[in-house]
Amino acid sequence: MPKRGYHHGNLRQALIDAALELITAKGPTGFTLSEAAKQAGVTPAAVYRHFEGREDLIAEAARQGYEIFGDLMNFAYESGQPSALAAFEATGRAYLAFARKYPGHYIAMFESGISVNRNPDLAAVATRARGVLEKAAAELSEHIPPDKRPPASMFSAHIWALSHGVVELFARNSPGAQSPFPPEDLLESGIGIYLRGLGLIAPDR
Amino acid sequence: MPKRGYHHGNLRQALIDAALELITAKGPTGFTLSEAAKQAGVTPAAVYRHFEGREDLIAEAARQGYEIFGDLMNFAYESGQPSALAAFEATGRAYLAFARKYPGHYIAMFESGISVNRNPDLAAVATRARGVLEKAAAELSEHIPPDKRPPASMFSAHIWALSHGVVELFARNSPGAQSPFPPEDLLESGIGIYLRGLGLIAPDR
DNA sequence: TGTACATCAGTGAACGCGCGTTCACTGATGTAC
DNA sequence: TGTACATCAGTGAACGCGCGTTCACTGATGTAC
Repeated sequence: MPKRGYHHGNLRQALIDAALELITAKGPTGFTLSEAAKQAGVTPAAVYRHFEGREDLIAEAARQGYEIFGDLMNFAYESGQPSALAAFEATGRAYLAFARKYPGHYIAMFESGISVNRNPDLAAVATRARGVLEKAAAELSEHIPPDKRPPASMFSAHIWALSHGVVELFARNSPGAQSPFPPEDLLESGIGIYLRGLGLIAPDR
Repeated sequence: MPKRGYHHGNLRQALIDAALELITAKGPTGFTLSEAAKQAGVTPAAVYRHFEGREDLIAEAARQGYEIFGDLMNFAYESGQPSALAAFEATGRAYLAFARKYPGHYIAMFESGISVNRNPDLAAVATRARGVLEKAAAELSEHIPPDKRPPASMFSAHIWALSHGVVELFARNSPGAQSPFPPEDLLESGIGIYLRGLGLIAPDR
């Protein structure tokens, strides 16, 4: 235990964990500072020793989310190397895996309405995460003849959008419509068709 | 004016319109029943003459959204006929156009957390909208040899997810990261590459 | 080791606020004769 | 056309609630000597 606090132990992180749990259970709307404090066994006022307020607490949860997300993407990327194709496909899978495994973080990052630019730390860690996918896209696009190569950032934006859409529409129970297919298969096949469209995998299998 | 009410004229619709404006301006979280009532020039209690409560008002806004959405998709579909390809591409564009033109409806439908199954009317109108895209996908997939044809519903799910992702990530100011490309171009090019991957448009232009 | 003092994490009470919802009411509109 | 009555959309006051935030405080922990 690195840094034992005075009374609680590590209230700061306990509050973040409580917030993540509540966000997961009730959505970004249902989360309240008071309830997070209560769950951490502490008075609401105590929160203000560690955070500026409600928004700041959510932002920190998102920041930690981007950090995990970036690590995961990076790990996936490296696991696919030296094949640019395998690396790229792995990052796509990592996106969905992250959304599934860390729903609280995911919601704090993408559905809570907090801006990635609200503080420099958050912006930096978000940029880093995005950078992994962009790097993977850039390397993969080297395999496309330059004259018919789309910008790598467009390429990665397509995959990001597809992944995000699959998560929002089919990997969460939100719209009540359950997925016609497992989200993992949906994303995998979608990326496959897309890459075939770019001429990066054989048109016929 | 079809159905003049007693005092207000048409309070029911005025409340929905106020709700849509507020949702557009402040997100689904920021919307309150009281404020919608105030904006319609009426006491909060008056809302209960027309709706069961806050959620019911949002659900009705979403229902009207699905209706407009379905009409728009259908119109786009028909404008592309008899070419299955043109019809399909037009529905993709219509998705984004709807999100842009009716942001309040879009948010009520996809970001407010209300379930599409909360009442049968809502479920019906949502199914109808989804059906248009699925029909367009099914017709288009007839042009793929049966042995390598993916299920049409998977096909339409891909496009739905891509469209939704583009809207959420790049067509709204939410994550603070503005789009590297116009969302319309992003979606258009993404769909183009995807269709090429299915062998539906020429691999070389 | 023991004592005096400084630090500061968490308390508990209080605040003002706006929320969604309820209720008995009132008064404008519509209808029957 | 005029009158008596029924309907019912909207009022206004009230409710209990939990929210985020503030403040002076207390008491456990850490530090100097």
